[in-house]
Amino acid sequence: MAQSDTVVRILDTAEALFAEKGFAETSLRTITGKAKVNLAAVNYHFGSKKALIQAVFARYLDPFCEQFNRELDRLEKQPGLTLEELLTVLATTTVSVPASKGSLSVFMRLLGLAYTQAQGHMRRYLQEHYGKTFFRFTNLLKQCTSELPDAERFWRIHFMLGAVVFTMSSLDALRDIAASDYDEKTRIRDLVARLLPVVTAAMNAPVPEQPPRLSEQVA
Amino acid sequence: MAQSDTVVRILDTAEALFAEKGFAETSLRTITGKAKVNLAAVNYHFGSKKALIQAVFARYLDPFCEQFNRELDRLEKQPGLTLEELLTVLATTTVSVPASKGSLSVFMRLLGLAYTQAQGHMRRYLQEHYGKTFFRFTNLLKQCTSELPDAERFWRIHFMLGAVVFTMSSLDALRDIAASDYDEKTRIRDLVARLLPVVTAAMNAPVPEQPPRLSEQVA
DNA sequence: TAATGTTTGAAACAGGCGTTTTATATGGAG
DNA sequence: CTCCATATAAAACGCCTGTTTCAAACATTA
Repeated sequence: MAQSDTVVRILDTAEALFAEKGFAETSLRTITGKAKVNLAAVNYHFGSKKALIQAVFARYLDPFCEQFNRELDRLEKQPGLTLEELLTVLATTTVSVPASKGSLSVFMRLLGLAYTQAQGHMRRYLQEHYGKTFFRFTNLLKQCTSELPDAERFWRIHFMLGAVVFTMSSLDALRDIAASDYDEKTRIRDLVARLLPVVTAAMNAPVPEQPPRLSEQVA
Repeated sequence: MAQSDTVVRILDTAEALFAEKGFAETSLRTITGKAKVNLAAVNYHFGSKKALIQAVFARYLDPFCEQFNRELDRLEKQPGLTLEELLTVLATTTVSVPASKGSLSVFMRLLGLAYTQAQGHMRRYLQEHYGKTFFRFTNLLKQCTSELPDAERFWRIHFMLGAVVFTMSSLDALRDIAASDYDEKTRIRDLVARLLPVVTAAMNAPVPEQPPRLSEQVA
């Protein structure tokens, strides 16, 4: 067998370690040690550590975008698309696609890391490779929330993106607290279901009359 | 003058660099070089890099918590406290307190970093030092949203925490986009004002009848 | 002024990092 | 079988990291 399972073993191990400790905090020696492959294998198969990080993301995002683009094809033809429908499609696609590979929570954590840390190459990579799909989505979202001023919608999208990524990315820690306090075994699907009404309500929140200024509200 | 401005110079520089590049990505040599102090000064004055990171946070959080605890004293005596009032107090305290020091956006970015990366010592530190204040706040929040099941409120708190921290922490990048697309010069105060109705609506979103499960919603 | 405790400065330390190199296997094609 | 491209292995490279050391400078108190 040419191209043995070395590549897959590296990807699996790197993915887990990145999610657990972050990118900079995870060394190639730790990865290759745990994956039981030679240290040089990463540079041989991927070229560099940066490229390995991108490969870890691509393994998740490529199948997701493929599927999500198909859904978008359908939705773009649908005339009376509602916000709930659009968000539900996004949620179900997110939940259903990566079931074959590792867990969704791992990927969400990676996404959160990519957003906050390593703002350089990773953000550029995500923008270049998946920006078009994101643009199609926001276009539909605009259609569903036509009463919203563009700037307001822009910020709300990022509020909700934050809610999702942030919660998911610290899911493990939060799940422990929730389990001990409310003896609830929250699976990621349950969390997505909890998010849906919240995000919908947030997007539909009343818009302040004029460019808001906090000091005026208190006076 | 004993205890010259070396400590302050280190804190200022470290704060800015941490916010810009992250904790692991910022070396003591970069900090001390830019601050024009000796390399050994960090270990002399703070003990270690970890302690320096915590000191950067403490400089923001200690005054904030002091002020916020005073507000909580007042609110806990107030009988008919509403969600809007509670959130407004939180928002105004957040905005008003750190005005003397560096900018609020820097601190928000630090908070986002602390939450996602360096999950070990930093999370423990924040919990130990500021957990009590956070607990007082959540207690009032429970009082304001009494119709919400505990578990639901728990998750919604973290959704909203995510929305705030996440947006603030990537504010610089987002502000550039917003400025070019909607020629809007968003200050952090405006953003907080935008957040208020969104967070309120999100907390008040309808609660699914039973422990939600996404698959059932689609079927 | 002399002595003392505190702060700086310059250099070195030990160790980890990503990456490269060189050599050795491995496995299928001519 | 021989050849050749591909893959693994072990070692070394140069660099950068946080931390420590020790002497010099400083400010403070007696």
